Amino acid sequence: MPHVTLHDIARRCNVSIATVSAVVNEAEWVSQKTRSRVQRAVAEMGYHPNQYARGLKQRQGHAVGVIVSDLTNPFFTQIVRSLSHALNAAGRSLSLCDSDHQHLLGESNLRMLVEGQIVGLVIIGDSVPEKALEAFVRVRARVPVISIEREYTIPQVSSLLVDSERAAYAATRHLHDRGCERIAMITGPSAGAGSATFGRVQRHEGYRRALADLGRASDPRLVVEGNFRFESGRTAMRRLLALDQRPDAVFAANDMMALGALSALREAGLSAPDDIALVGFDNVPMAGLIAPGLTTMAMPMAELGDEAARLLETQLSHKGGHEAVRHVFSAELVVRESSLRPVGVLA
Amino acid sequence: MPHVTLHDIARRCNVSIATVSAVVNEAEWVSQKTRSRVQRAVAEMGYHPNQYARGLKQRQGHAVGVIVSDLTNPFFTQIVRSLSHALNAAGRSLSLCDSDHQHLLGESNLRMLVEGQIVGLVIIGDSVPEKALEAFVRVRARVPVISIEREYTIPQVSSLLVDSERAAYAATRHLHDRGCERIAMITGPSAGAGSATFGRVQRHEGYRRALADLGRASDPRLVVEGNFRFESGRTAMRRLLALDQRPDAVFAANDMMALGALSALREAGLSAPDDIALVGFDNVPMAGLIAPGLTTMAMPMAELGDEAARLLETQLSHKGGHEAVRHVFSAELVVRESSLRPVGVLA
DNA sequence: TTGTACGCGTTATCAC
DNA sequence: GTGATAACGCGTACAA
Repeated sequence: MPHVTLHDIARRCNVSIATVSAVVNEAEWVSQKTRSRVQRAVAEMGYHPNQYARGLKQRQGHAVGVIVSDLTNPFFTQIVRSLSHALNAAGRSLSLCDSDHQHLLGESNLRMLVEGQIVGLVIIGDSVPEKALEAFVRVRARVPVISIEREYTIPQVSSLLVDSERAAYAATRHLHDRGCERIAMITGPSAGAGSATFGRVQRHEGYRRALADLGRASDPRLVVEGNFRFESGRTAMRRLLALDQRPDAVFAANDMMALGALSALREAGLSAPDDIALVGFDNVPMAGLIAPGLTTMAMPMAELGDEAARLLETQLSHKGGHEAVRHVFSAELVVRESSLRPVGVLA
Repeated sequence: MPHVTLHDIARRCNVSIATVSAVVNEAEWVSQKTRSRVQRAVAEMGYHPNQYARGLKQRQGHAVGVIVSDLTNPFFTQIVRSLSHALNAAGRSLSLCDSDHQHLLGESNLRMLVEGQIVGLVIIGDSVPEKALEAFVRVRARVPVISIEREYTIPQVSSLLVDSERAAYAATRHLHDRGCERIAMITGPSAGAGSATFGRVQRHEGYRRALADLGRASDPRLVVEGNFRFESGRTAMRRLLALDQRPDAVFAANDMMALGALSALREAGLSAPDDIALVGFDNVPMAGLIAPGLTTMAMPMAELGDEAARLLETQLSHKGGHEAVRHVFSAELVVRESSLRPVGVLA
């Protein structure tokens, strides 16, 4: 029995569709008797409201669009996961797009979501270029947009950020406290996908400020650019190892690059922390599973997802409201083996 | 200018909505002149067809539901990712649900997707109980359902599987060829979430058949049950290490458990492959990044996702067709360090 | 407390 | 080639 509609069950119960609709939407005014009669019919005939008709009528959808720049990066995965749970619990569905590090793809994702009549949009990482998002908020002014780990200059867009500057400062200090003298950094990309990420600049800044506070000139040769992916961390570390005076510590702007660096280290017959101390950023699950355990700055991933969902509902309930929010979380240092330098061994 | 509709641009161009609709849907019969005029207006006013109205009219949605049992498991993530790309390329959106290893949640996900009027359903892993899915296909008989790595007895449901029996056989043989005498196995769960997974039984079977072919009695104490998650692999390995006669090789039914086992190994001051050779299953990206690299059976994750998308379109195009498909892929042995036993050292 | 009738934005079927 | 117009299934004034 395909396509059971309001009419079908109205006829079955000898009531009007208005009554049925009221029962389904839990309106107060239906008598207890008719209510239960209708409810039984609904269950028996397997009726489900047609979301398309509903969405058409209410000029509002039920799906939240989520664009993520790389789903295989565990950092993003964790966020998507907590988003999925929170959203589903709120009765919404999650329209997922993986932009695969490509702005072009992110743009087309956005176009698709526009047509899909999403009720809210969450952008994770550097997936959508500023211009494209600007066009979106022009067309869909009422749709709340929340950006995680990237900040837009568009006033309607809320952002959920992490204070990476302070965290990077802490990471660098930690390496110094462990007795490291030549602390290198593998940064995020200065151009292309990922470059607009909030943490990218911030992490570099925190590193610089820490070195400055410690009275160290920051040696430009010790700063190598990566692109947040494993392979680039490996390449960067190879370059650092080729220096005539190689570093005794490396701070990578994210865990994936730190893991790449670790692999280059092993490839060269060296090890962390004995030869080079290593600190990452994100605290992806893998960081605690490898040997040596990766010291890293723990990003509050679940919180980011939960807060995004919460914020969405808030903005959705304030019918008229465009009050964009800027919320800054903080990251905590998690010390594992990769930075546990035997103290007193150094020059 | 919110909510640009067919009417708006029809009025602007002094044509009827029918004409505009025809242009948008690339019908043949519109004159070149009006066509371009309309197209320009569409672009200028930023018109997008309302998918809800479209869905209502055509009695068909644009979203494909995807239920995955654990998005943080990289094996599943990879599949979702390739699905996302394929689906988006086909102009469809992906409604994601993470069932978090809980059938109950999977069921409610399913209910939500039913109401969301999805046009197809992909189930990855052991997320949805048989009964719930049966109810689904009854209500939504025209919706193609594709199950990955789990088989249902429901005739309308297609399945994409991997021949884990053969793969497990190969893995076990590999360990034997490397000179291992006491080959233990960490299996998937015999009850609860994950137990209905296709590979769960198969992998155990392959292991048993290999031992039998080698003329070994399979020692029941060497078979420990896990639940496919990291922690259970760790626990299982601890139990194996506590045996009076401990194994010299362990075959884990998936990589996450193998990694857990590895961690227990280290915890005990032992190492792979020197003390115990280790083989996993899946070939998650992490397997190649850790030290020692994890020998494992490589699952064709991208192929699974792509094939699911392709199959979906096929089934969708055959308007009347319920021809469920059963497609079996194969997994390939990837040898890394964790099983590279120094030959000739053994009893 | 319940029923009637209209409109949401599209597509599809006809007349013109 | 083009334009009216009727559905699609639902929510909701408003009437009863």
